[in-house]
Amino acid sequence: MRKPCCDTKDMNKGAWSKQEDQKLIDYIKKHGEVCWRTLPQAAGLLRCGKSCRLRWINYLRPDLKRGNFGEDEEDLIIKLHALLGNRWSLIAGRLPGRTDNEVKNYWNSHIRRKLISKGIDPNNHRLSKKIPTLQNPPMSDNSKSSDLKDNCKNVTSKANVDSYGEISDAASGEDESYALPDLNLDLTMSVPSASPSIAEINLKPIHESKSSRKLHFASSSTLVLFK
DNA sequence: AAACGGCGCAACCGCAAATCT
DNA sequence: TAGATTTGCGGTTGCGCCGTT
Repeated sequence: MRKPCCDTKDMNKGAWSKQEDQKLIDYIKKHGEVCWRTLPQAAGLLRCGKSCRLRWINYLRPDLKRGNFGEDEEDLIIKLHALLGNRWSLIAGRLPGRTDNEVKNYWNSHIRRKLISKGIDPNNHRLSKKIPTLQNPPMSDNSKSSDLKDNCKNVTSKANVDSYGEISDAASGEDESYALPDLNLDLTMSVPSASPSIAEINLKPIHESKSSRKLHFASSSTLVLFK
C-alpha cells in the first residue's frame, strides 16, 4: 500500500494565511515550479505539496484572470462541455487565465442550473423535456441558443439537430452520432493496432496545460466534425 | 435584529496517469 | 520491466457571505 502524500499531523490544513501565500509566491518566483513534494519544506511551509500546488495553480499564479465569466466564456464552456464532458482541465485550457477548479465551480453553480431551468439536461446537452417549436426556443437568452444552433447548422446529414441544436455528450459512450461545435481544437487521431475497436483521440489544449490525456471512443460511434 | 437557507468559492480527498528508479 | 513515487484531475465538502423571512 502506498503511503499518503504527506503526514497529516504537523501539517496546516484549511484556508491559507497571507504569510503562507507570500512564502509560496517568493519561493516559486525564486526557484520556479519545482518538485511539489519537497517544495513545502524548502519554502518553510507546513503544508503538503499537493496543497501548495493547488494553492498556486488556483489562486496565486500571476496570469490568473479572476472575476466574473463573460458571456463568450460561458458560451465556450457550454460548447466545450458538450464536446469533452467533465474534462475541466481541458476546458480550462481553452480559457486563458481560468483554472479547472474555477470552470468546474462556475459550471456547477451557474451554468448547470441555468441549463436545467431551461429544460436542458446538463449532462448530455439534450432537452430533458421536449419543447416543440422553433418560435419558442427554450432559452430566454436567445443569443446563446442561436449560437449553438448556428454551430450545428453545418452538420452532415447523419446528425440529428432539434430546435435547440442538440449536442450529444461525447463522453457518454452512447452509440450515436455526435454533432460537435466548431472549436478549432488541436485533435489528432490514431487507431491502436492492439485494440482495433477503440479509437484514441489526443486532445491537446492550446493554452498551457502540460498534459494531454487520451479520450477513448468506441469505434462504432460516429464523430461529426465541422469545417 | 436574529435565524435560516442558498450560493459561491477555496480546499481536500481519492484515484489514475505519468514519470522515475 | 516492474514497482515506487510524483503529479494532475475530477468529485466532493466545508465555510463564509448574503439575501430573505
